Amino acid sequence: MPPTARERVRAELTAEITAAARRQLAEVGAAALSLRAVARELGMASSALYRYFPSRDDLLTRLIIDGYDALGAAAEAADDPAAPPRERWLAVCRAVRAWAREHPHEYALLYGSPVPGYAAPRDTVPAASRVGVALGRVLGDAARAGALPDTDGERDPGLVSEEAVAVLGGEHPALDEAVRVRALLAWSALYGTLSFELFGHFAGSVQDADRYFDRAMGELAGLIGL
Amino acid sequence: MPPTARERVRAELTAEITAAARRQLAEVGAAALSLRAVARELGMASSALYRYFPSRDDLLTRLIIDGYDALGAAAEAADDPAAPPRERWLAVCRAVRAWAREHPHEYALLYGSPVPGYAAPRDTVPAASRVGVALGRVLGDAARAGALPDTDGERDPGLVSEEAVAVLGGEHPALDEAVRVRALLAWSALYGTLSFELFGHFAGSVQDADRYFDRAMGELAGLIGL
DNA sequence: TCGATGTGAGAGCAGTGCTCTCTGTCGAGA
DNA sequence: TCTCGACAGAGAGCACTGCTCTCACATCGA
Repeated sequence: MPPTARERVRAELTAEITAAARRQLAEVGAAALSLRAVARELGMASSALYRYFPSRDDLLTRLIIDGYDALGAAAEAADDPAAPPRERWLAVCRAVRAWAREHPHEYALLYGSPVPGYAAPRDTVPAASRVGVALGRVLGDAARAGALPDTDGERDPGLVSEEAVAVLGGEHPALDEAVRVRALLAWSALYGTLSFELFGHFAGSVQDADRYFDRAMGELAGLIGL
Repeated sequence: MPPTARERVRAELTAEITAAARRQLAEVGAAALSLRAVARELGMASSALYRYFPSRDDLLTRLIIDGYDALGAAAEAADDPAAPPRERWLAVCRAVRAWAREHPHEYALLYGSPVPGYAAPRDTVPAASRVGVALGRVLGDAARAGALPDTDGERDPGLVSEEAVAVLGGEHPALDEAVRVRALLAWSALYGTLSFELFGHFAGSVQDADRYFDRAMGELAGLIGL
């Protein structure tokens, strides 16, 4: 059956709340996100918000999932399956960086310190893995196309879990443990680089952030074998 | 002249405050660190704390500097100048990880999302660079000992700043732009790996965190040429 | 000894997340 | 068509936060 009028207006208001919260998030950051301020912006009593989100943490969860989804969508959109693997890897990395620079507070919410007393619920996992899946697709396609150089078949099983294997390109002879570990390392290095840039840890070390990022991601591509 | 009795008791109480704050930090995290709770623990009025720290942010700054110093000291203590470069690199990385795992909240305070509305003052910079300096010493010693393989002398000046060059081993023919960029990348990759581990982003991907970390840091050492 | 300085306490302000109660409205079933 | 129950919003209130101000007291140097 179609949604009733009440359900429609409820969905609308829910969307308005998350939109206002996202706006506030971009302005003051997650830690300073205030339910009352959101209510003020919408011209309603703070207590009324609790009809839509049982707690501030639930509102944060909504924002986290939305953030992961937006970031994942940006990464997927930047991936051109027809391009050479190395270019695909660089394109996805650049897209992640572009999104992070456009939404620094959301990035911090996703990849910065966890909010104390708040544990991300299971619902966030699928959205959170989208970027990893996108990178894994590049890896898997490269392996299937024979674009990954043969390794010495190094074996060190038990380092990377089954789930990660599935994400990181699936089973393929060219994707041995060594390649997967490097891919995982490159993945976290991407976020290490971004965090350092956005959180100001490069301080004066890096002159031209754009060029440094491209060089760094190129090094990582080389490390994986792309 | 010797410190007066007043100065002595003042210094003592200041130390007690930071100790209580650090204890609270370890329990509830930076975002939930409450001045009033610290005061309660010390059995004094919250307003009295403001005689010692003009604001909560100043107390946080103190904790941040102390944290950087403790982390830096751990890194320096783990470095044995007589060991081979690769072992030195791994030892420092392991020490950083060990400290981070023992003080996750402090690590999050140092390398997680910046506290909104709070800009780290200049005073934190020297303490913050200690780990970088320790890693840079390993790199410089390796270069001077001829332990770094010759690169193709790739030149891409302007990527890494003068200050970073000074930290990353100083001037040496074996330390060209390529090596420095890789060192910087490895440095941020170390923190990317730690953040992923501590903030739970590896989720189910990594089975044995200890072994994975060693492998990953080994890959980074190889990337630099150690 | 006296005045300047440092110190702590208490009250109070504006803000927070959250709960509870009360009122009004809307819509589906009798 | 009427009624009753589910739902939505408002307001007051609780316990908490960082921070400021004033007031009383202790200490210490001239």
